[in-house]
Amino acid sequence: MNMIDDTGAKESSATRGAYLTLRNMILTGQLPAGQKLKIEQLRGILKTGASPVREALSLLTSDMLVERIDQRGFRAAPASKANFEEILTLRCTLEDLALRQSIANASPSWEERLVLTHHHMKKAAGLDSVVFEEAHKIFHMALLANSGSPMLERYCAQLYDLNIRYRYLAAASSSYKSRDVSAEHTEILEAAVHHDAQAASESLLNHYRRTGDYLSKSLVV
Amino acid sequence: MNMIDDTGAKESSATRGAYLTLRNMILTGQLPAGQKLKIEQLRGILKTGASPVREALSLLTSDMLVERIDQRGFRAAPASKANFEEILTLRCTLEDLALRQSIANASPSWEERLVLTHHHMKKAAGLDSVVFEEAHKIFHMALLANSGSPMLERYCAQLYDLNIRYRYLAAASSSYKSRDVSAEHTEILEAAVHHDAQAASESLLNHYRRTGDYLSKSLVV
DNA sequence: ATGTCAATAAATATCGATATTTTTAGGGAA
DNA sequence: TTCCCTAAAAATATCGATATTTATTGACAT
Repeated sequence: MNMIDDTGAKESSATRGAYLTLRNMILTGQLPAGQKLKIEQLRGILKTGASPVREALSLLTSDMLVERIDQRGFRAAPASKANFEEILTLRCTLEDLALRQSIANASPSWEERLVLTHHHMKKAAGLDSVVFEEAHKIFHMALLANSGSPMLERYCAQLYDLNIRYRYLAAASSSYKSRDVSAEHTEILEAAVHHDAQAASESLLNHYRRTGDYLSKSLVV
Repeated sequence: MNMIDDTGAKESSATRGAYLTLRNMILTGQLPAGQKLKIEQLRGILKTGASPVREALSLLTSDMLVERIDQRGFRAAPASKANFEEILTLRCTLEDLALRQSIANASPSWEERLVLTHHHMKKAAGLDSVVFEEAHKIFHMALLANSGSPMLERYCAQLYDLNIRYRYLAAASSSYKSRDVSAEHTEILEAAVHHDAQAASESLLNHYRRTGDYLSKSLVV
């Protein structure tokens, strides 16, 4: 009744909490690729029972972040250079498709959202890198959000996250912001708003491939 | 020690059993699209505890066959004509890609496997339709299995299954075997074995689109 | 009739304990 | 040593009971 909630948030469920925490820990490399994920150990970290932990891990399977081996538990999805390159290639193909479809279906409200999310991203550029990453993803997903194909968008989002994970794995982490990423973003935005599918796609793919090459070199995997 | 196993199978885990059964029930429409999936009810059907049931449902999320709504349970993924068409379109794009890559990487062992799975499928044509369906999927997946991109293949397999589901939903179910599907399969096989990517892709996409059109008409959703 | 609210019923989510399975370690035999 | 086999330890998987949350019902006021 008089349950005072320190966090201010409404807590949702233990499973959801565990899911989000674990997801983040895997994406950022706090739980290293390939590592065995023991229930008891995670119970300690997440401070919850075995059921929510197992359920969260099962859910993470969807995101290809966790593998489940029947009767012998879970482990963080392994990483490899081959896997990284596969992700990059697939991502370019699928995002190219989604972006072109989005432009083909262009509508004012979509364009407005593009401008808006781009603005937010720029404003977040100086701030905490976590905040920027969030805004960066939102902008990129907004580019694809008009494709008319929710499943395609889901695949793209998934690949986006998997790619992020490799950014964290690339040890040195001499932030990719050193490059003039900002100009690249503006270029994509402009092309999209002008319905120039060809230019938009080229800018987007270059944007990814440059980061990809860079990462590929610094990958110690 | 003297544990006599009636089924002959090794039982694996309760979760896995529940997963396979539920998956099959959803694919075949025994659990209708959109239906709420109550734990107690499924416990009765599957004869197992709540934990394996919940875990199986969480796992089915990966296959886009089950939706999870935090704090209010699970339901079978809804179906719609739009969703069906989205699946068909995406499938054509992704399989086209995977097939072309497979052909580009063609190797003798891949070709042998194609011929073999095609043979099995033909032999199963007269038999039980469940057996044929199984062989049909194996042949189609074999076509894509040389793409060098496991994730792409996973997406294709997923879309394949989602498509199958709509075949069951198409009520009348006046088997699509009435068409000369067999000739279409041979055509794809021949083109693939001769490394003719263009022809193989065209045959494959026609194969899908014909079935798709047919289904689309008979869909009552 | 209609909308609101509290009490009840139903269902989900979670816990703690236990059964089962896999992994590890150690003690001989070849 | 190297290999096998067995006992102990560790971890997974599962159950049954309970706490929490959501959905339903019906009385009462509008």
